[in-house]
Amino acid sequence: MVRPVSPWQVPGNRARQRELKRDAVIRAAARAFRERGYHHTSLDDIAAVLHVTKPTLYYYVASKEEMLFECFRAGLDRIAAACSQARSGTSSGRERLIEVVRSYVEAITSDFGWCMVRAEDQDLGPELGARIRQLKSGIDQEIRRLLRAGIGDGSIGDCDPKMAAFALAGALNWIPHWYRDDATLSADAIADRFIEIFVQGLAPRPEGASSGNVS
Amino acid sequence: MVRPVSPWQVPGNRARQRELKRDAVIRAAARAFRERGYHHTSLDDIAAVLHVTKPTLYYYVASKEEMLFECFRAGLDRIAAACSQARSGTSSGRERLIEVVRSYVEAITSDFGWCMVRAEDQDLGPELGARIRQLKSGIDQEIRRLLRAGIGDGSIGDCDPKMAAFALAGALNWIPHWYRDDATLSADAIADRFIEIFVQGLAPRPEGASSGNVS
Amino acid sequence: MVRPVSPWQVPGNRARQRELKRDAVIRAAARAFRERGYHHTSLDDIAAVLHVTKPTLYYYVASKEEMLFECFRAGLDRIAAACSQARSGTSSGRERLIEVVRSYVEAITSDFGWCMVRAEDQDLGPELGARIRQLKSGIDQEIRRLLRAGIGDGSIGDCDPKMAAFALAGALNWIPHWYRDDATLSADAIADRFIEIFVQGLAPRPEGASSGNVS
Amino acid sequence: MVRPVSPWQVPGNRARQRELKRDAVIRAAARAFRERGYHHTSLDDIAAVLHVTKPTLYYYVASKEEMLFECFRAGLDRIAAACSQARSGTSSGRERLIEVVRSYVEAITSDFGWCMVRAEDQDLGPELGARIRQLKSGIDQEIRRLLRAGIGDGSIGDCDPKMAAFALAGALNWIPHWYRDDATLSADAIADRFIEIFVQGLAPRPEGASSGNVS
DNA sequence: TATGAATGAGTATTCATTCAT
DNA sequence: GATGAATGAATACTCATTCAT
Repeated sequence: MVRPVSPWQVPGNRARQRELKRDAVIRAAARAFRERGYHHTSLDDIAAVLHVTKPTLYYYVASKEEMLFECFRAGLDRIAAACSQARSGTSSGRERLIEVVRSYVEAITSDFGWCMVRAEDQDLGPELGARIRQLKSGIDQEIRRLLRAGIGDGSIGDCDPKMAAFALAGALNWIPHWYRDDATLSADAIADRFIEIFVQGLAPRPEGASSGNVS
Repeated sequence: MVRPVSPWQVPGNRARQRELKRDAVIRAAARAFRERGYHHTSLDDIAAVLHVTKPTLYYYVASKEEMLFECFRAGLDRIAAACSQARSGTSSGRERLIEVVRSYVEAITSDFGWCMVRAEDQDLGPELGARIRQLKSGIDQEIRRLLRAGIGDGSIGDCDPKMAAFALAGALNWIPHWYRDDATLSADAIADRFIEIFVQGLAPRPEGASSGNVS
Repeated sequence: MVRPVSPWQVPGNRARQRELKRDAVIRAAARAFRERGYHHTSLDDIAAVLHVTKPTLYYYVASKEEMLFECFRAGLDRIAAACSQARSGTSSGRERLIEVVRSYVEAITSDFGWCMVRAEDQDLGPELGARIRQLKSGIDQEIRRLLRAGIGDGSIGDCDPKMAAFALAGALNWIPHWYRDDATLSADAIADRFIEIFVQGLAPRPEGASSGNVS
Repeated sequence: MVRPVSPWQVPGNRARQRELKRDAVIRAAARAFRERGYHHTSLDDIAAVLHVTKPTLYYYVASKEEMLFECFRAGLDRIAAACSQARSGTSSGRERLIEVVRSYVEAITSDFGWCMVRAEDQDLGPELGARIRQLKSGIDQEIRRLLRAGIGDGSIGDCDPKMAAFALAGALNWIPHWYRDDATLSADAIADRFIEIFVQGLAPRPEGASSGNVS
């Protein structure tokens, strides 16, 4: 599947073009940041990819900082959405947690995954930095909540929810580090493996134990 | 315990001073990088902490890049050492893996932890970058090897060693992200919790199952 | 009295609208220049005041430079008119000079006053810059001429006309610097005080002297 | 008399060189600002005059804004000094005022004269802008004070001190506008003429009146 | 050893201006 | 008449690095 890189080449419905173009700018930024890193990416780089000149970018985005922020958000929003959906779910804590993990992997393997985890929120000013930290914290809290719910309803064994959340989020957040160069698995496949590992643990299962049934 | 920040203030044995000072430079760099990020740290910042002028740093270090490299290495070497020790160990795969995890957590909560995981190897030139990637890869391979050993000797349940290694390393590597602001646990305590989570998994243990015994 | 800021809001006689709008553009520019300075005023600022977009301005004006030029001229023309009227006058040199001063103060306290004196003619290209310098020089020459006429007809004491013209013009041109923040006096009141000071001088008048009669 | 433009060419006493160089930077800035205007002067321009590269300027000065501020101050300080000296004087108000005028003209015909009056304090941030406005206001107040003193001791005729101060300062501040292209008179000569004009006024002196004696 | 001084290379940002619609 | 979109040119500022002393 070839995704057209630049909507500047394919004109069309004028009214919506603007929105599309802005998205293209953000996406191009996300890719460039992932490939070269935020600080090693100049606006000229991004503009070049889009076959546009640098000031044009400013027509769609206020600053480089805003680009980074939007990349952050594009990814985090998806996960946050999954979290809030999980909240209103009725199934067991474990099952709902597993759903969140699936969405998490989906989001983090996207173009924006890198930004979500590798970009320093130090690169954002206090304003935007705070908003990102808030989003991240919200996700963390929701994961802990699901863990506690699972412990409560018996679908998850006794554990320290805070540490478990850190371990789980860490494993997930680390995906962009190796996924870029080793994208042999689909997001879903990765999710399956991770769920298995985290649910069953590494210890050998006693014969006939069935609680490790994945979902 | 007050650690002297700068050896320039306490003269002594001339011969070894140099080595000490170089260490101080690296360590000061590590702290600054952790606090402000690599790109937001100027050599002036580091020099100021050491009560030294910028060109003096070059007497001990060839470049900013080298500082970063040394920070990387300071942390990775410790883990690599633990890995090679594990290799020559005789106990079960699981037990040896657990030992590696302990050393890992120890190393990653040090001043150099941040650099090991947050610094982009993109900030290193091809030369040094390659060496870092090699070190990291070696550690990854060793973890997979231990997992396979554990599966082989029955101390670890059936799992995908590659994904399990990714999950484990991810959880560990993520520690610096939250540890800085939430250093309420000792490295050993963190290691214990993580080991428990990864060994037993999150699924509720059937009554009387004992295989989750941590070490 | 509320002056409508933008004629774009009140349509009407098509033919003359254009002229009105052009004037509105110039006037809005003059105000913005006075408030923020020429270089700190962007065309967007001016457009925003008029509730119009930037390119629209170009429909009425060729360039930012032309705006400045027109502001210059709007003020200078008024003074030049007063000068040429003075030339054809028949009263004494002093009386005619005083009339010029009145018109001068009137003009310089207008919206365009700032531009007349604070705007750098360096901001105009050689073409327009030369025209402005010519206008200014003409005014200067006329003032000197009136001074010489006054000396000739005995209504003005012996003095260096060039320096006197510089002193007088300087005092007048400086008005915008303090008038903006201290507009407690009317233009006429300011003119009266200035005339008094320049005619009588600061030295104490001998008793009974009457030559200081202001107009 | 040729003033060496750049101390970079003539090394010497190391300790004081720095101070000299900083002064040279400020002075070069002042000249460039006078010739091309603040906004039309790039740091490259200034650096080129000094046969130095742009970053070198930053070794001596924090920003372009600071350059402007120092130019402002270099001139204003001289006048302020004359003012404070006048304050402690014992001669008549008129005589002390005349001394201030002499210093004023001296200062305003210097390289820094242009900055004192043509530079917009809008080009300075709120911090430095406020300090400049304060300096200017102090000078204005002192002139008014001298006028009132003169009126009190009978050396100056009855007049509105505020307006008289504005007129006098305006005439003086305007000097840079014409002095650059018409430097045929020395500062002292200009001062003499201005004093004569302001003291005696333009009205014809009655025969035998002697109060116009200049100092 | 250590430093004061200088620099080259790089980059985000602004803005007047143009043009197709 | 008016505008959305795009651009070229210009510029202040930062910083790792070097070198004479």
